[in-house]
Amino acid sequence: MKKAKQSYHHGDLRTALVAEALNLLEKQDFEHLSLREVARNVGVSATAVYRHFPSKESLLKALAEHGLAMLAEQQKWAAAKATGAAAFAQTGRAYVRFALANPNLFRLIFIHTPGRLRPDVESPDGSPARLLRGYVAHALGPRASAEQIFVAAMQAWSLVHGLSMLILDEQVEPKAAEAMIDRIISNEGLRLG
Amino acid sequence: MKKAKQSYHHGDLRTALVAEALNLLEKQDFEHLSLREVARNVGVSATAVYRHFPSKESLLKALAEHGLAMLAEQQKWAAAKATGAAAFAQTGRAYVRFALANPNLFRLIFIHTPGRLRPDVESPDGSPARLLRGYVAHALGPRASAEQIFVAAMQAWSLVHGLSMLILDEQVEPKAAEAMIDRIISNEGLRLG
DNA sequence: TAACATAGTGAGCGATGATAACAGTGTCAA
DNA sequence: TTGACACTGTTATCATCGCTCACTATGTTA
Repeated sequence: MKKAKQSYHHGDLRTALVAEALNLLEKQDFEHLSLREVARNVGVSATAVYRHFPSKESLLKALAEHGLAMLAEQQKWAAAKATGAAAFAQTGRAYVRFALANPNLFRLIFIHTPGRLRPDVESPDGSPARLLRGYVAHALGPRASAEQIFVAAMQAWSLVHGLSMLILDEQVEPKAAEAMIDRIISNEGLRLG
Repeated sequence: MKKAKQSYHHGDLRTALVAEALNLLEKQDFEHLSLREVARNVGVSATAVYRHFPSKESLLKALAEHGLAMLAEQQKWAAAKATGAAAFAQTGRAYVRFALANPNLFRLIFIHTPGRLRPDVESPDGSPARLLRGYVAHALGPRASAEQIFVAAMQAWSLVHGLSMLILDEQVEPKAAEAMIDRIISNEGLRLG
């Protein structure tokens, strides 16, 4: 890492801006994240940001990318703690826990990265979408059609995503949330008609 | 409805502001909804809004309340088209369809009405939360514990909420969404471990 | 060392949410 | 009838925001 010194040129402003924005996201809603505040905290003029990001939107997009990578990494760690179906369930738990640990970043990801996780299209290796399809395909066995895999993947994803969102939106008591995760994911509930 | 005339006093400004805001929400993201634009469209000064709402936040909260009532109403209509478990499934479909038909309002509801739908607390009669608990309790039968009902309700809710959100966030192809609703809700997928 | 691309700066524009001071309007008691 | 007063609106103003413009400082390379 280059030393910033007290020079005119920052050295690695883009990285610093992303880092500071992520830092601010731990304390405040992404709707209240301002370019000027990020720049101020990094010690640079507000307009310097525009050398690295054409708009605020593009900064947010970069943050979402970063968050997505974090999520994928944590899911991989979680999966490594078990095998087979249990490993799959672990990725689900990791998903919800990531949302709870990084609420603002989690929301940001889904508002600013359209279509990146969809299980019906090609996704980069190691992405959450790729992991999801892999696990579902494995769980359903080799005779499952692509259609079946897609539906099952969407269902599993909907479940953990919905649970995450409802907890974040305080529709579930936070202290009841952790216990809820296991119950919901282990599918104790009823079948809908 | 009182006639507005060209008088100094509007007559029913609060209602007019809510109506115009809902109207704007059909075209634009709620993050980009501005008090000034609402006031402008209603033909009143920007600060007049503050006679009826202490802050922008409180206007948004009023919109969320309104949206929640709309959702409950549509779920009741949908439920009336069937009986038993089929009726329950209809409320799920109505939920997702409401989200798709009113994306901005739907998002607003969950960001600005913390805790209003939770199935673990008392909720007003006719509210979505009340409906949900009733249906789940009925589906599980009289021997189900409150705990079981709560978990099952959260699971069903997570599923439709997650599906709604993922479709809104364009993680599912919009034209594939409608077909997906039935498959997901009828629980064709796999069970998680 | 001169030329040039890169990465910063400050001034300023239009818009926003919000506050303060003020003005028009309706009601109701004296 | 009138006049005090609460209610509901207005104008002026503030700090902040995203963004553009013209400009300056720095690093690179011919």
